[in-house]
Amino acid sequence: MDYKATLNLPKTDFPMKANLAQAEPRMLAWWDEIGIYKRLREAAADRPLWILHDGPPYANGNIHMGHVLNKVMKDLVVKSRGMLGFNAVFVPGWDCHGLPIEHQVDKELGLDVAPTDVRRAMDPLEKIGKCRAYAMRYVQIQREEFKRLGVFGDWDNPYITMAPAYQAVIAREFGRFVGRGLVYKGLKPVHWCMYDKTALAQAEVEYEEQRTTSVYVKFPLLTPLPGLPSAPKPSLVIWTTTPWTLPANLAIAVHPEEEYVALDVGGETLVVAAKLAEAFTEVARLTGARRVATFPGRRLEGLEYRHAWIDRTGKVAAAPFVAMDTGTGLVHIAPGHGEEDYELGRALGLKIYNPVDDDGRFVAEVEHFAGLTVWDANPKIVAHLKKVGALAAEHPLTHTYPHCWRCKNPTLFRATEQWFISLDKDGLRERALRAIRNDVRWIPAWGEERIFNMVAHRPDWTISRQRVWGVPIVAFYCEACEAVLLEERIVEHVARIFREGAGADEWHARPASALLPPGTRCAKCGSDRFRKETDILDVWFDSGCSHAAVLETRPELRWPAELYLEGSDQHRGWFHSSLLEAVGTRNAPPYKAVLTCGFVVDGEGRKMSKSGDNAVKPAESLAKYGAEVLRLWVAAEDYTEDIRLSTEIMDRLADAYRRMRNTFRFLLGNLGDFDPARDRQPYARLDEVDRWVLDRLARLVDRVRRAYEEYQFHIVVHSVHNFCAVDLSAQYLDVIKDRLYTSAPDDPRRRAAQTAGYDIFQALARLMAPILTFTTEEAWRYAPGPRAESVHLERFPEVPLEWVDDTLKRDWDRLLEVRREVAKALETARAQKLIGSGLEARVRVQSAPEDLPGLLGAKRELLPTLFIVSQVTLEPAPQPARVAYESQDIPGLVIGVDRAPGEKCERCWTRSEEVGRDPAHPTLCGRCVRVVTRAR
RNA sequence: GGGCCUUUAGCUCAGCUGGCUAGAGCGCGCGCUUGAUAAGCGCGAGGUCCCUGGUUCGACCCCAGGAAGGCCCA
Repeated sequence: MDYKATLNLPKTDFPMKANLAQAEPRMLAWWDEIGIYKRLREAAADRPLWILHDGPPYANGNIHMGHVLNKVMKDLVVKSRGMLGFNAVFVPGWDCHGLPIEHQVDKELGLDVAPTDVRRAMDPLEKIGKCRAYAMRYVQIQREEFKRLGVFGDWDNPYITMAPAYQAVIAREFGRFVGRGLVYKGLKPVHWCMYDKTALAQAEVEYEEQRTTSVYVKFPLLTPLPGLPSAPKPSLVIWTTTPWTLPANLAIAVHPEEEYVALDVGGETLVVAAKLAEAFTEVARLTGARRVATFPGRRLEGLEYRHAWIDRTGKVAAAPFVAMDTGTGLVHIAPGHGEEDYELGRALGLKIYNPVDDDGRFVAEVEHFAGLTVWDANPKIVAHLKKVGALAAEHPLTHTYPHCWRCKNPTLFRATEQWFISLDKDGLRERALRAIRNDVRWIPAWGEERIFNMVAHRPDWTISRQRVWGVPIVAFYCEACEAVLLEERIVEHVARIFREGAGADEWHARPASALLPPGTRCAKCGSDRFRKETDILDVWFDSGCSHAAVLETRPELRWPAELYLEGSDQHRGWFHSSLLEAVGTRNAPPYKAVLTCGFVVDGEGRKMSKSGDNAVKPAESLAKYGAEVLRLWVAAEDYTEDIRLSTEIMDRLADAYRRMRNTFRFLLGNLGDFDPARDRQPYARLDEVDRWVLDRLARLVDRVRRAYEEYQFHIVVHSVHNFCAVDLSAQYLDVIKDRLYTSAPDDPRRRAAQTAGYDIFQALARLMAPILTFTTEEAWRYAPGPRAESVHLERFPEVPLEWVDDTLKRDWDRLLEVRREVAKALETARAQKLIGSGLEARVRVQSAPEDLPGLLGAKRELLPTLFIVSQVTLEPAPQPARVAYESQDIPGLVIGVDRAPGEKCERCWTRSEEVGRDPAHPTLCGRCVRVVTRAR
């Protein structure tokens, strides 16, 4: 007869092959159908609120792997907090204003050609409309891409920074800074294109090779050198590659810690840095130069000099940024023409002097060169230096120099009027630093040091941009006397107009008079005619306001957020701007904790280039592996360092995925006839191996829950995968197959194994639900017993205390060590062709050290199933065996292997001497005979 | 050039406050099984713990210097 039909073999419709690329969209449609996000909110309505506030991605372009990492990590946090028992709300958002979008629109409109002034080229409202449409298109595109990853959130109601209400908050928040007296207008050097007549943002600058003449210039000292009162004609020698900045020289910087020398070059004394003196004398062909003195840079500080040809004096200042790699170690400082020059100039109280106009020409007050462009003036300045005897040397040089990305011409660094938020006027910097130290948890901890140093050393916040696509700086100018009108009350008034109307569009749609409160007059001259500011706010200010525009305004949210989570670049970006904004206006940080991750890099640890030669495209990975394996990738990697991505990594993860999926499948296959309400066995009635696996499961649940609490997702993946591969597949499940398959269906011992299997499935499905969002949901549908409609509506498992059994664990750790040794002994027998399957063997423990005789004796009944052999004997005195294996790892343990006596039972494949005894079932062992006859 | 960080088997990760013959899983090789089968089981081979010095009885771990890589500045 067909005994195979009397077995309980696994049976389930849960497919082995995932077919993720097809299955995932179906699952997404179902979640949409049941409104999973809404259902989750309802289910969690009375739990404690927990908010991860989404940092808005820029609404431009399709998503890349960085976005995948970002949103999936957030989803892991949100889903796991939900299953830990919180009401974890997630409102996604988008950053919509700013240069990249405006540029795209300019391109489409043909405005990106020099020399077009993009601010005046067309009606701002028309252009804004196009920018808005462009941003909206990408909000839609990215929204679908994010949803495809299985990220849950309020996708129907995201926040977007270009919404009128959001724009109104931006304006209002700006007003609060105004009210605290932190906003001021000043000069600051920016990249300037003299052909396009526009300021350039950092992103609009391209660095290209340029050939220039670098010059060594002497600036005569007016104060004698320290210790050298009679040195003849002392001069400081500076080096520059941009002679045109020399008319704006207001100081000379030295490094306070470096050594400087005075060189006697015959009738003249020149001061340069000691380290660079040799190189200098060579270039200047000063063969007879003699060192007459040495002094540290700080002794030069305060010395007075006269400009090389202009009737003006300056002083030597100490600055740590002075480098000793090129030049003379004395740096020419023009506060109107350089970033560091500007910072130093401000620190010294110097004028931010810029004698170059919008066209790149020197203004009238610059003698000899007025009216010339800086490029035309360059050689003339060199000639003039030569003429007045100030040129110590010149030599041609090729270096990288910033160029305009539109017209490809070299740019100037030139001081222009900008708006700032002061960091020190109201102690903003100090308060922010205190908040960083005291009020925020930084994960990993080094984030604190990083952002602290940034805030401690950053200059004032330049908040103005000379662009169109953004929220205006709400300031006015008196048409009669040019006085600035900037008051919180007025900004607040305008913000209200924004909120009640069409947002920031109102700024352009209305004349100044329709934006100002009625009766507004200039405080200086009494005029009632005003002009609007044309600058807009930095987009970092926009997103920095999200805590106010989103957390404070949406009823389902709360201020501050539990967590902000972004890449480590956001210490300079969103974490930073949000902190300054909130501390500046509310005196507290907008987040309780900040979690940062590294960047996606390739298999060699190198950055993913934008050009795409090593960049992996999400769409391609999705098609090949499915979102699920990408999610597994995000979870499995340790995000505190850079996150590698390569084909091998994805292939390995796909392997891990299959292993976990198959574990689910096997569990489900053996639960097909199990009804927990009817068949569940009490803990005390379980087999010892069942109790062992529940002990393992209990420890797993504990470790995984703690890992989720600490955002250690890679520990979750490793622990669960290891549990599936080792504890379950190689050990527990292999061992219980015999019991599951060969027992009578309702044998209590079979039900006991199913009870454990049921609990294991329940635990694993829930524990992995945040990561394997699709697969656990799919498997969930095949699970027996009562359950929520979606696995995501469940909580993480909590295990009974009785499952943890330290004594059992200790015994089994040891038993499993012996099991490994038995496997080696069997392998030896197999190599000698004595056996094939382990069930063909009889294992004889011929000698055992220490604790083993007692332990093995106590467990002798379960040893054959544990070792998956047909017979195990414990022998006080060694009997000869076909194979005798001496253990290396357990010294003194000797294991003999023989063919097991008797015949192979046709039904359970165990060899037994009982086979043949029952005439009705001559090919069955006694155990199977009993099962088969009772089944009749 | 500066700030912050990373570097342990082919891959992903463990290695607590210095005390192991440096571990796990996957992959790879070889076998077994054919009742988890485009599955399952076993065994095995893989490591100058980035490098160089130092501290120490003893360093993957502490200190100094360096290399490679990443983020942010300049």
